Amino acid sequence: MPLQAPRATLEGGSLGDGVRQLLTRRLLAGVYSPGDKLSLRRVAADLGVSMTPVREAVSRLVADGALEVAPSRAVRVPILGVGEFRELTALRIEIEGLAAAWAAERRDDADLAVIAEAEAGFRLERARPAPDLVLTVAINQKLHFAIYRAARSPMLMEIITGLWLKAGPILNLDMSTNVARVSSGTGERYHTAALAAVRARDAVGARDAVAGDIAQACKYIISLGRLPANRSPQYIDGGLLIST
Amino acid sequence: MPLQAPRATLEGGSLGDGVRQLLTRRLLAGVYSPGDKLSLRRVAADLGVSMTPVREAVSRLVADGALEVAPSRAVRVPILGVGEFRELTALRIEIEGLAAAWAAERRDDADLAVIAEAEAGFRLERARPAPDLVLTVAINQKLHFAIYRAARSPMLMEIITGLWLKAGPILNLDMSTNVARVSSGTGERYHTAALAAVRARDAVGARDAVAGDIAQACKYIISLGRLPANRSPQYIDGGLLIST
DNA sequence: TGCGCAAATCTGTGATCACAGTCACTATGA
DNA sequence: TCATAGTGACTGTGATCACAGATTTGCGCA
Repeated sequence: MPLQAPRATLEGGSLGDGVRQLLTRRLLAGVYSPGDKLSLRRVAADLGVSMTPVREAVSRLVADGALEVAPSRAVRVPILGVGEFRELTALRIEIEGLAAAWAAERRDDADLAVIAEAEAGFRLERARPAPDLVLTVAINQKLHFAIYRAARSPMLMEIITGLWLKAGPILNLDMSTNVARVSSGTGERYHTAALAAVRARDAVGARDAVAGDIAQACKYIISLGRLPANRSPQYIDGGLLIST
Repeated sequence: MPLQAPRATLEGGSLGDGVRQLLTRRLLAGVYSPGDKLSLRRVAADLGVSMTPVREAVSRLVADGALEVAPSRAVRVPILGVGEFRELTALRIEIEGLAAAWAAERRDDADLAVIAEAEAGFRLERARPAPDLVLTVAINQKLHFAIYRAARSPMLMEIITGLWLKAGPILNLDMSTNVARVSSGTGERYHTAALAAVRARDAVGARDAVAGDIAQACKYIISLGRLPANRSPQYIDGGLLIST
C-alpha cells in the first residue's frame, strides 16, 4: 500500500500536468514500489480533482513506460525482470554515459558549481553516522541530473528521465532499505571521479565514471536476487508503433 | 491542410491505442507537416469515435514530443528550428548508431534476411526511372527499423521511435518533395555498407554506416535552408519533470 | 473448518456536457 | 477606406455519467 502525502499542491499549466508532475516525483522518489496498483479514482480523490486529469497524466506515464496497464485493466508500476533490468542498465550506461561526455565538453562554470555542490552534499550526508537514506537517494538523483543538464540537450534529458522513471521504483526500493550499501561508499568514488572529469573537461573520464556508478549500483541490486525472472518470453515491441 | 485517408481502420486493444497508432503512422509517413494544427474534434469525427480516445492518443504523442500544445491551446506538429534539428540529429547519430552496433553483434540469420530484403527493396525502387518518393521513404524507414530491431532491445526501439516521431514530419517534408536527392543515391551507399557490416558482425562498421546515413541526410535538409531559426531562446527542460 | 458460487464492488474505457478562453470574420464607426 | 469593436464559431480542459469486465467479498453448504 503506497503511502500518500497528506496534501499535495498541484502546479503546472493544467491540472493534468500537475498530476503528471506529482506522480513523476513520487515515482522517482520511490513512493510507489514495483507491482503497486494505482486506482485512477483513488488518485483523483486524493488530489481533489476529477478522473479526467488523472487519466491524462497516467496515459502519459504509460507512454513513457513508467506505468503499465495490465490486461486485467489495472494500472500498476511495472515489475522488471532480471533480463529487463539488465537491458535497462545497459541502456542507461550508454545514454547517461553519453550525457556525461557531452557535459564534460559543454559545461560552463555555473554548471560545474551546481554539480560540485551536489557532490559535496552527497559526501556530507553519507559521512554522517546515520545517513538519511531517502535524502541520500534524492541527492544522488540531483547530482546525476546536474551533470546531465550540463550536456545542454533537452531531448537527451527527456530520454534519461524516462529511463529513470523505469528504474526509479527498483532503485529506491533496494537502495533506501539498505544502509550497508550507502555506507560502504562505493558510489562516492565514482561521483568524485565524475566531478573531477567534468571539471577537467575530460569526456572519456566523465563517461567512464558515470557508467561505473550505474554499473556497480545495478550489479549490487541484481546480486540481491530479489528481481523476478523475465515476464515477457522474448520481448514485446515497444509500442507496436510500426505496422508495416 | 493535412490530407485525410478516406477511412482508417482502428486496431489495438482500446480505441485510444488505435487512434494513437494511426496518428503515429501518419506522423511517420509525413501526412502531417510541421506547423499543421490538429483538432481533437475533427480527428474524432473523421475516425468515428468520441473525443476521449483522441485526447488520450494526443496526450501520449505530446508526451513523446511528436505533437505539442501551443499556449493558444492548439495542438500542432512542432516546428523544429535549425538548432533543435541539429540536436536531434546528433542524438540520432549516437543512439541509432548504438542500435546498429548492437544489431551487428546480436543479429541472427532471420534478422539479416529481413534487413537484406529491405535493402534490396530500397535499391530496386531507387533504380527505377521515376522512383515513388513516398514509397522510398517508407522503405528507408523499414530498413532502418529492421536493423534496430536486431539489437533486441525494446526500450531502445521505443527511444528511437520517439526520435523518428520528432524528425518524421521534417524528413518526409523534404525528402518526398525532392527527386534529386533520392536519385543521387548518396543514401544507398550507406545502406549497403550497413548491411555488409551487420552481416559481418562488424559493430563499428555498422555504427559508422548508420551514423553516416543520418548525418548526410540531415546535412542535406539543413542545406535547403527551409528550417526556421530556433524558437526557444535557450532551451526548455524536457517536461519540467525534476522540480528540485 | 474448508470449499464454491454468487453478488457487490471496483476497475479502466468511452461518450457527453459545460466552460472559459482564442481566433477569425464582419459590421459599424470615424 | 481603414481601424476597431463585437460576435460567433471554434479550441482544449475538466467533470460526470454509463458500461462491461475483472476482482474481491461474503454467505451458504458440505
